[in-house]
Formats: sequence, structure tokens, C-alpha cells
Amino acid sequence: MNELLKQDISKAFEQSFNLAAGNELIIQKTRKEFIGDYTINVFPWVKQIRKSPEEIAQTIGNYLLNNCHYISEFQVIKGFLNLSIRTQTLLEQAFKEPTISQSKQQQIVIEFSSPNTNKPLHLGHIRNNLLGNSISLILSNFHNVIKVNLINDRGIHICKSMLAWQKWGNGQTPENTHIKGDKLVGDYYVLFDKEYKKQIEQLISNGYSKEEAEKKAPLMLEAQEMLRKWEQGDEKVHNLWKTMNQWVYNGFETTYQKLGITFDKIYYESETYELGKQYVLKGLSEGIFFQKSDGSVWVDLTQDGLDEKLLLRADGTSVYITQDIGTAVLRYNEFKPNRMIYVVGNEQNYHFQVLKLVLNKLGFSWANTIYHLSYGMVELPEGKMKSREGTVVDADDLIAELEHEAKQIALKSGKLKDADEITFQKGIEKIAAAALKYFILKVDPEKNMTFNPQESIDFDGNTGTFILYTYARIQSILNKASEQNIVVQKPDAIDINDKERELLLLLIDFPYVVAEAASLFNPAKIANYVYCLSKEFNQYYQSYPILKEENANIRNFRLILSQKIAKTIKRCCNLLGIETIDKM
RNA sequence: GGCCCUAUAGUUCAACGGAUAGAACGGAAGUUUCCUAAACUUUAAAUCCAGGUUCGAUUCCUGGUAGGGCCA
Repeated sequence: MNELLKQDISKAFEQSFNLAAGNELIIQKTRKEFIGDYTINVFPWVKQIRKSPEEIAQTIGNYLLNNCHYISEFQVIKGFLNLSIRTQTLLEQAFKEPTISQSKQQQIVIEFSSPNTNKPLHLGHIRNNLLGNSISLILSNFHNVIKVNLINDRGIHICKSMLAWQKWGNGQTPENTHIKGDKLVGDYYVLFDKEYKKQIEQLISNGYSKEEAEKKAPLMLEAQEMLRKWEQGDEKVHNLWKTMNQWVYNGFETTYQKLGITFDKIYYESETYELGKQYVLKGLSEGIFFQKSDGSVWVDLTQDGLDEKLLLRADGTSVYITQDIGTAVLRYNEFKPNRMIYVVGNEQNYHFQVLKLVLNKLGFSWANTIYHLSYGMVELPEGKMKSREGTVVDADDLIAELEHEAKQIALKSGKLKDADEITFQKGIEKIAAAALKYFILKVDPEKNMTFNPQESIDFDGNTGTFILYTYARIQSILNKASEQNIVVQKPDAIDINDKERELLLLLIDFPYVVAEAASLFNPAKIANYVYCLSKEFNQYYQSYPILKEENANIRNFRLILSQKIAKTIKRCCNLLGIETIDKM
């Protein structure tokens, strides 16, 4: 519809004013207080044409009315040209299958999640996972998408939890404690920190400076020793490392399943950091990087407006970026993607600038295909989540809490009471997941968002529940229709009311919304759209009978419209990684 | 100290440079003999400040202020 209008309006400008409308031509929806469906604004051309806005709009309007069969009337208000589309055309457009994309255009690798194996997943990870997953789903309409995860499974922080377990673990395992693996390991990480702090305080009271104490604390020295042993391939350390990491992976898997997240390929930092090191050393020998007197390797980015950046520590151990270099190369060689997307928080904006530059300097022309999909932090009302202060919102706890709340509401309202135990539980889980996913995804990714644990996530208003409810309502109507042996079929020529018109226009919008979401990497566009569609339908439902409409032709139309809306809601939900349910 | 990001009702979010800035929650007032009230209707309430560009600025530019982040 949009394209068609654009073409014809461009033609109108050419024929009437011998002028290319160009990029200035923007079609928007007519505001509700005016008559019309689509609006263009002729102000941009007033200077060139040297006529009044009203005159220009009038001319274009006349041209369209005379030359385009689908325009039924137009109105000019100031510089705005409001066009009305023939109902028949709207019906055709709204009910045809949306052609989102014909062929897979590009190969895209998208990395998201990227957890550390020393801590359980929290709300920040949830945002990352949901964004990555939804964007993959959206892009899959246009491209061949490969979802990858990079697990940060090595380094000093991992050794800390290993060391603590070794010292104080008493042979605890997820099996014998019934504690989820990632939680158990996380507990030991916290324990390390606690004991480490005690040692620091002890040393300070013995006259050490804070800095000295932090370096000299025996626990820290032991952890560092463990890391060295790990890097040398010490068998005992490696066995412990493998065991504990496996606990964590099992734990993560449970959470991923709850969120409906899967990956096509998992990379481990322990398998890529050596490769990264090789490239850093290669760059050093080629004079791309330089070495400081202590032996550390750096890259000078002052020419590019940045600082010098450390690539390899003095003791030869690698830093974050070292392994990112290795992983990028590995990934490129494996998939030869046209584009590599990294879904990583905006705290790492600088890091990715550096990564791109470093890869460029190493001569990888594909470095420019890297796109850092940067998203804002999830904050609490009192500020950042801090694990030390215990304010981190744990992913599993949050999901459990939401399920509990959904259950209470369902029991109280008597919903789902006919369902058997399993269907009921499944329904609750899906409702809770939808509420969480929608809550996170409706916010523009680049913005920081606030999460209030007390108020938690709403089940009323602009929420995932509302969307699911609308869908279930329509399913209920359609089920009743089929019970009454009413066949949903195309109606004959029909007059439609304003609400129906609004709904048709929204349906026509769907493919454009998906395209916009894809080009902006922004699932919030889909979320806003589906909310708008659901709200519009609920209002419609309230004011007009659908199944109970007596005129069979109108009833037919209303049923087929409802069916189409349900289908579109479901599509949107699926793009957000949300599963719909037929009853609630 | 250098660089980056953000700023919209009491709160959480919308609004390709376009018409009277939309919603939700919360507040106030209503709607169940009728297709699911997790819904619907009515109502009060906002663009951080000062300049600039433009026919037109919440949106773009400059300078403040406040918050967040990154690099030392």
C-alpha cells in the first residue's frame, strides 16, 4: 500500500510540477480527528514550486483522485493532504498474505548472552538474551541468521570460585545439595569475596596500605597461582574446572529453556584466547602493535581519536579483547558472514570501537561488518544492580515469582479452572514468560530501563498478558463459531465502520513494521505495534457484536477480520519470542 | 581529567522534523442478565534550562544543568 501510494504521488509531482518528490516524500497515517487514511505534507516543496501549500495539495489531490482508482476522496487542510482509500482496496490489502521477504539475502552471525561461568544469570542477562533472540527471529525473515553464544569460561574470576569450593566446599555438588549448578558455583564466588575481604582487613590492621593488602592477600595469590596452573594445563586444576563449569552449563540450560533461547553454536573463551594471543603477537612482530618496557603489548589508537589500549598483559596473560580477536577470526572463517552482530551492553561501546580498529589494523577487511548492538542497562530504582550489596535480580527467582503471581491471579479470577493440571501449569508459565518478555522488549534497546522489584511486572495495561488475553479472546470467538458450524468465509461487498477501518489500516502496516524493526534492530517496534493492534481490537470487541451479529454477511466479515487480527498478533508474538495460548 | 550515552505526566514507556505530544500504572468516577472484566468508558496530569537552524523542533546544532557509562 505504502509503496503504491509513494509511486503514484511521485508521479503526481512529476506530472503536475515537473519535479521529483524524492526522499522528502513521507506517508503517514491521518490523525484520528481528520477525515482520511493517509496523509502527506507538501511543505517541503513549497519553495521549489512557489505556490501556496494549499494549492499544491489541491493539485496533487486532484491528480490522485483522477488517476488512481483506489483513492475515494481527499481533503486539504493547510499543507496537509489527507487521502481516503476505497474500502474495497483496504480490504484487499489487509487480507492478502504479507510478503515480508522472498529470499534470504545475507548471512548474519549474531552473538548474544555471553555469560561468565562464575555467576548465575540476572535481569541484565535476561535483557541481553531476549533482545538477541527476538532480533534473530526478526532478521530471519530477511536473512540467514546464525545464533552464537560465547562463554567466558576462563580467567581469574573463574579460579576464585574454584578455589573457594576447593577450600570450603566439603564435596558439595548440585546433586547432593539440590542447588542449581550455576547458583552453587556463584555462592562460592561470593564466599571467596567475603573471605578475601576479611584477609584484606586483617592486613590493613597490620599496617599494610589498602592497595598492598589487596595484592598480598593469600587468597588472591592462591587464585593467581591457580590461573597459572590452569594455563599450563595442570590436570587437577583442569578437572575441577571442567566439573564446575559443567554444573554451571546445566544450570544455564534450565534458564535458557525457561526463556525459550537456543543457539546454533557455542564458543568458549578457553578455546579462542590462544588464537587471539597469536594474532596479537603477529601484529607485534609486524610493527602494528608495540611493547612497553614491562613486556606488555599495546596498540596505539591516538590517530583514531582514542587512547592506547592494552592487548596482552606483562605476564603474557590475555585480556578480554585478546580473546575477542581470536573469536572474531574463528567465527569469520567458519561462517564467512556478511555481517557480525554483537549484542552487548552499552558499557562496552568503547571496547567494540577498539576491537573494530584493531581487526582493521590486522588487515581484516571484514572488520567493518562488525556491528555492536548496544543496549542500555537495567537499573533498579535506587541505581545499578550490585552483587556485593545483594541487589541483583536473579533470573530464575524473577521467573518463579512471576509464575507465582500469574497463578494467584488465575486462581482468584477462576480462569483456566476447567483446564487439567498440566495445561494449567503450562498456561501459567507461558503467561509469566510473556509478561517478562514483553516488559523487557517494549523498551527501545538503546535506552536504560528501570525495573522496580517491589512493583514487579504488571499483568494489566500495556503488558504481554494483555496481548495474550486479546489473542485468547479471539480464539474463543472462533471456537464458538466453529461449534455453531459457522464457516468463516469471505463476505460480499460490505460497508465498514470507523473501528474496522482502523483495524484494516493497522493490518496493512504489519509488513512495514517488521521491516522497520529489522533495519533498526529494534523489537520494541513490534511490541508497540502489537499493543496498538490489541488495544484497537479490544475496543472494537466492546462496541460491536462479532459472533452475535445478526446480519450473516457482516458477521462473516467480523469473524474473518478477527481471525486475521489473531494471526497477526500471533506472528508479532512469535517475533518477540512469545508463545500465544488459546485460553486464559 | 578525556570520551560516549540519556533527559517527556507522580511512576514506567511512545511519538521518520509535521496538525491539539500518545499509552499504561497509580489517582478520581463509571460499565457484568450480552461473543472471556487479565477487558472497556470518562477524567486530572508532562517535553530539564538558555540560545540557534527551519514555514514548523520533544526530535537537528551550540552552551549549560542533572543522571548513567567507559578509559586511565
